[in-house]
Amino acid sequence: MAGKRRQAGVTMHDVAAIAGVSIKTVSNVINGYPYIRPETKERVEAAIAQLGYRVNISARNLRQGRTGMIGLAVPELSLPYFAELADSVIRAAERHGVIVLIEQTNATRERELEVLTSQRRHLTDGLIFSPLALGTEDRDLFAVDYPMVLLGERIFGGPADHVTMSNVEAARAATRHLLETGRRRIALIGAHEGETVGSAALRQQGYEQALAEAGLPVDPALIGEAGLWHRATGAEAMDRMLDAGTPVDAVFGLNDALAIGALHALHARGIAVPDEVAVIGFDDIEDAAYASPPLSSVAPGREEIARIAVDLLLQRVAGTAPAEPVEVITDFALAVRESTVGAGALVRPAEGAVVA
Amino acid sequence: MAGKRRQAGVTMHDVAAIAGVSIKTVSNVINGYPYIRPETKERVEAAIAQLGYRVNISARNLRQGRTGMIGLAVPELSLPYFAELADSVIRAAERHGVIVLIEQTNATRERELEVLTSQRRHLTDGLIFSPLALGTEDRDLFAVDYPMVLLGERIFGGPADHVTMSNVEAARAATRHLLETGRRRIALIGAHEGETVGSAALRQQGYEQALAEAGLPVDPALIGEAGLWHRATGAEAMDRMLDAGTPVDAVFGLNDALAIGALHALHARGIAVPDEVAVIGFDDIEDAAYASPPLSSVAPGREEIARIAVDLLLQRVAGTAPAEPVEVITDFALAVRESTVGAGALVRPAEGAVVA
DNA sequence: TTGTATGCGTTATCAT
DNA sequence: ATGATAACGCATACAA
Repeated sequence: MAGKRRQAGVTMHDVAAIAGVSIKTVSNVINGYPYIRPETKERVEAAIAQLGYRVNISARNLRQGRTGMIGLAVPELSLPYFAELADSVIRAAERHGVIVLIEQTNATRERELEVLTSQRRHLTDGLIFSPLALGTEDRDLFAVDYPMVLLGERIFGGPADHVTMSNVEAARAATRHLLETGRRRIALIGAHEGETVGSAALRQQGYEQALAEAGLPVDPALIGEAGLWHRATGAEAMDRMLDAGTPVDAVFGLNDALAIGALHALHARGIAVPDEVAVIGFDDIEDAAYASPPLSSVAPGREEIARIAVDLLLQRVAGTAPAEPVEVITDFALAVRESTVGAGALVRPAEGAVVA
Repeated sequence: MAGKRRQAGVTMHDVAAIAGVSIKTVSNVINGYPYIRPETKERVEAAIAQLGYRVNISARNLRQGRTGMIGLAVPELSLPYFAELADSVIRAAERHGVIVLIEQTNATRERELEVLTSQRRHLTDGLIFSPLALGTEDRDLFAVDYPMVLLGERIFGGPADHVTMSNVEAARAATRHLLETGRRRIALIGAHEGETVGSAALRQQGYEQALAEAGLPVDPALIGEAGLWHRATGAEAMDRMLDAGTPVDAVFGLNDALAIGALHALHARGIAVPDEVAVIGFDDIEDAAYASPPLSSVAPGREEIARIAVDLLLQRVAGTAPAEPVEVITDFALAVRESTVGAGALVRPAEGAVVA
């Protein structure tokens, strides 16, 4: 038993022999070919059950040239946003009978380059790729000979299909929400200085637009750098800003992890949220609703992004997608919770008021 | 281009033709066979590069009877503990050059049964399975003809390898910690009434042991049911208990999601943590350290569990594991943070004091 | 050190 | 409605 031929090693031939039919007939039964005599079908099915036969997918794949799997490349599953995205993509793919193979890039340039040319690409019919390290200058690398859908804000106008949301608009809405609740010293946590592409740049742009509309200047002291968008870096950026003595009455975390890190830092100093400082995040991960206080956030419509990406990719695989790369912009919503509007809004957070 | 033969369709034969060698030599080069004349190797590599050739993994799998992939079946990636576990398993597998195929069961009996016999099993060399719905009565189903490692507390003494931690011990330690800080009315959130196997039963057992050791009775009013261990159900259970007017000075959430839900419910009522009510969780997910206040928790050694499970499974695949099923019990630690000991412990949470 | 030939388990193309 | 047989692309036993 140990090792070697772990599969019972049952093949179609065995089933055919027992059922007293040819291998072709077995194949027909398995693949739902309609013109089979019911009694033949029964015999075959009985033999399958008796032997515990299962199709060898490798053989089928080899024969068909397709694998029924798609790749999903994300930075890390331990980042809640990507875990939830993976969940959504798996469910969306499932509805099409397709399996998802997840790859972690750790957001390193090296691993992201590898994803594009890995041997794994041979194992999947297509790829949904959410890069974090590669950028505009690598755009040409995305002209690959397999179906690919890009997510995120690193590559625009590239040679592959792309699903994203209006980051600028969304960030502007979040900032405006803070302004509307009377905040004037709004810190931005998660900036990437010098970058002109990517979520950080776009969201900061929306932030600056909202300030400009309100006639407020951008105070560099309120711009908190954070290369990685983790809880820890959010807490550190918040700490630095507070240590510097910068007056702050609101925080816009460029994602929820950063915002939760900021909440943590504020809590540690005994600064009341939202009474002294309001906090809003971005991504609306599940954590947000259950933070203390519940965290307001921008909801990017993760389910929708996953669904569209999978549909698009499978169309590409089937050859039914448009010749030109498709660019899809999805909707967002503002999930307003206690961290920006105070205890007046003490609702069960899952239903946090959602405003378009 | 569109669809059909997306692979350039380059095979070893093409490479062999261009390089002026036989297909065997190409195969040798690709598989690192040592005895090849350097110039031959160069010619082959040049041809590979020129044609952009990549091995067809389906064909290789078919030929070798192994896939280099292992399955990981978990309830949901949107539960942080399982997302983090998946992350750890992927990294552990990577060190062995093995790919992980993740499957979600949604913790339903149907899906968990399916995992055991799915066609996907043909696509993987083995399976790491963390069931939540199947239990002792299904033990025999785990006598499968492929390598499998079980995680969790649903199946003990089954026919497959098993990696778990001492749940009873750990829960006892957590409860004792609350007792040592002077708490006497300790609520348990996440109980599964009537169950005798599974994490809920074991952890409740540890809780009751600790109470008994302290000479305290088990008050049924302090036992909060929660079938699913999500944040929402934790908040609901906490709410029910408080609505009933049950006096409480501490909460033991049977996992961190429940505990975070409880924190949320307490926060909503303006009950101070830990001044009025102390809270401890279980799993030590990343969220715990960044909750407000930072959540004390039982750290089950996720990395270690993942590493051991992968190692064990790959030994099983290679046929080098012991004949008898292996049972591994891993260590745990208590991560003590502000939610149980107050603001005196205002350390950066990532380093929350860890006590064996 | 390299080449030839065979088979892995399917599906698909013909026949019948 | 079913059967015989040829690929699919690779790895390997065996030969040279």
